[in-house]
Amino acid sequence: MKMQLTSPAVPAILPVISKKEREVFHTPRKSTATMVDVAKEAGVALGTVSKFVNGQPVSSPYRENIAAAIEKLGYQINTNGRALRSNHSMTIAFIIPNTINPYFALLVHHINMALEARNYKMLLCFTEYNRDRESEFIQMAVQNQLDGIIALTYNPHLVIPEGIPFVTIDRFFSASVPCVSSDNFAGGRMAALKLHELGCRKAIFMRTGSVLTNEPNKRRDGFVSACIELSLPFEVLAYGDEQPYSDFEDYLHAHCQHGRLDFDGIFCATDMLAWQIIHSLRSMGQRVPEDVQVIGFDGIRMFGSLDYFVSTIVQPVAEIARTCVDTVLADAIASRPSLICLPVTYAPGGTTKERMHP
Amino acid sequence: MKMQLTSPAVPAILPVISKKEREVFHTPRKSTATMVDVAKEAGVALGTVSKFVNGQPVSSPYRENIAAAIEKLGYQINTNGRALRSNHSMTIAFIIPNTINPYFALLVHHINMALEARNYKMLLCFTEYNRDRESEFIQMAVQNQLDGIIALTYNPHLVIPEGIPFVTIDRFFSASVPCVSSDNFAGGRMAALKLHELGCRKAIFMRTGSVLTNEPNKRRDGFVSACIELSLPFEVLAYGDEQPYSDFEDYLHAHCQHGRLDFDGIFCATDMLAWQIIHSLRSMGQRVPEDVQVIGFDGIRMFGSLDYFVSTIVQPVAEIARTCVDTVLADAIASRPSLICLPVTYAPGGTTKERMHP
DNA sequence: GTAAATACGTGAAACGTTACACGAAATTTC
DNA sequence: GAAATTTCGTGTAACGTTTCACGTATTTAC
Repeated sequence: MKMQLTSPAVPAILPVISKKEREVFHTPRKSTATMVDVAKEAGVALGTVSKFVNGQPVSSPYRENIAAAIEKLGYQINTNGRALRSNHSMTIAFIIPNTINPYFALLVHHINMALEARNYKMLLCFTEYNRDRESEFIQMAVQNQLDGIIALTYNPHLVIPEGIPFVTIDRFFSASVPCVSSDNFAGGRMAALKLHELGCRKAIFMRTGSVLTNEPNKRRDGFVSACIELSLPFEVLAYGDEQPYSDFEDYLHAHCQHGRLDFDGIFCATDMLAWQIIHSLRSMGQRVPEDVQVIGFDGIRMFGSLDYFVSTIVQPVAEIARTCVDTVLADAIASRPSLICLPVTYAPGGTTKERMHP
Repeated sequence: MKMQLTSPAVPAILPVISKKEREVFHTPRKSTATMVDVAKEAGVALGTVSKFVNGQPVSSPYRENIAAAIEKLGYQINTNGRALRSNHSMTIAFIIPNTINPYFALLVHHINMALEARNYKMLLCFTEYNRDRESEFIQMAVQNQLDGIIALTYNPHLVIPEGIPFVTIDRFFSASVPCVSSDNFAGGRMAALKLHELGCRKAIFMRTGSVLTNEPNKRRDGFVSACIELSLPFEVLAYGDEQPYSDFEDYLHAHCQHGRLDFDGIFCATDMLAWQIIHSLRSMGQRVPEDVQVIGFDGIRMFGSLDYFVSTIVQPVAEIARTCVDTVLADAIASRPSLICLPVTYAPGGTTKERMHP
């Protein structure tokens, strides 16, 4: 049977738009009132209106007149004129691989919010993990007179530009380049401590992803150091980019005897991985958290709408974002610490039903 | 036992930055060459350099001189000057609730890429589903002379601004406001057809989310129409915002007799929901896809790194994005269709191992 | 009550670009 | 080959704002 698979409204593929057609779009916007108009209307000098608009003191007879004129004419400041004259665009470039990764998405969100609170705009630059694109964006930001750059880069040999405030997330280059990061080491320790508190007798650390990112390694180091301190037996599994997730599953099966695993706690370097592991465990007939405790890292509660919330070490993404913004907007202040490490917290897991009816 | 949970590098909370301190940041950038400098160096008039830079024809003796001067002085065009004079900022506002939802994240990504390809910049506006914020952003875009607005709005009574190109995604307002969307109805039909082809004897439709979004309803309608055509028994389950996911689980359990469900196919309105359902089914001891076929919608293969790939109806996100950009940049062209419906495709599921070693 | 200090409005000069009318040179037309 | 047409460089005038030296009016100091 051959069915019709197109809806009544026929899909229309747009033709290529010719340059001439495109020009229609560039019709000048209907003219709005300028500062000159406001000055005339209020009977004051242009400079006085500028002062008023920028919050500088203007004395009483004038102040009200200007306010009234602005109201009457519906004046709105022209960003382009301001940017040209004052030479700062109130825009920060945020360089990040993509927005598909939920942690990146969260970062974008909070960076944007922090910038918005300061009347700055964000120019998003997706590198797709491409080093050339990273460099191109940096060059663009410099030549477009942007007011700063916040970057989450995957190039350890990135050339940091001069003359523009530059802040990195999670990547430490040198003391002269501020780096904001959460306390991965402490997070690893926290995970071990929680597993211990929950009564675990043997714990496993797992990670995936590029070995270039060393945050997972810091998490591992913290985890290992705490396990030793706590006399908690542990094992470390680290798989790189090339190895498929199924290697973890093989490991799980290999360590399962008579339906029982020979460990009862797992610390995963990311929430995503934790969720996968939980899924695999349950498919094997293991109960989470009754048989095995699982703790993730990131605090990405996107999977919160699922039936089970992963226990997780929460990265303070909003604070990381705010700190990046504060730092990039205050770059020239020499006394600022160059490695800013923010504390993480623990959020316990549970079922959706527990959440709904606690 | 009380453990130390802070890493050696002590977290430093940044002090509030005073206005005076902040000013350090506003130090003017080191001056770069302008068009005037290039003109002098090349021995031509300013206007000629402008023409050269904008791709207008410049004849031979001059052309090379200008190019050489630009090279020598390292000239880069000043975006602010250009924006002020030409009155277009080469920037499009993209209004969207957030970037946490993977579908939104994907949209942001592709809209950005499509704009980048046309030398436009994207100003991201997060509404957080707040109608006031939607309106504020629209006002901001108009007064900042942005060159257009692309919006994914949740306000059915949104006031569409005049005088600025405006395109919506998935929300049809009127014939005068272009709307780009994928063919949800056809997608629903496709899902029913695939379930039928896979040998299903009874199929269920499930959806969650706000009833304000009627794309899921279109998917349902397509699904229902095709089920009827195919004589495939079906049932429709639609839960709104208030109802927890566990209602679906209750349904699954209620329809499970002696370990067997009384249906063998599920069409979920989103991939996220499909993934949840698969998880629940497996926890109940059902095999997917052997016992129950599950098809999602969106084509968000974020969960692609998990052990099982959900079968899905793929939305052409990249095409949607490109179409939005094309349309918003050609808004004034009256002949363009106002409801643009793009075709969806089917992507079968499978295990990670199948993917790795096909 | 006078001198010094402060406060604040004024007007012109940029900021770097594009737009446009003008005219000279090169090309086409018949 | 002269007239009509096209091509293209020139120079000036905006675009809307901020900045700054200046001068007047007001306040403070002793």
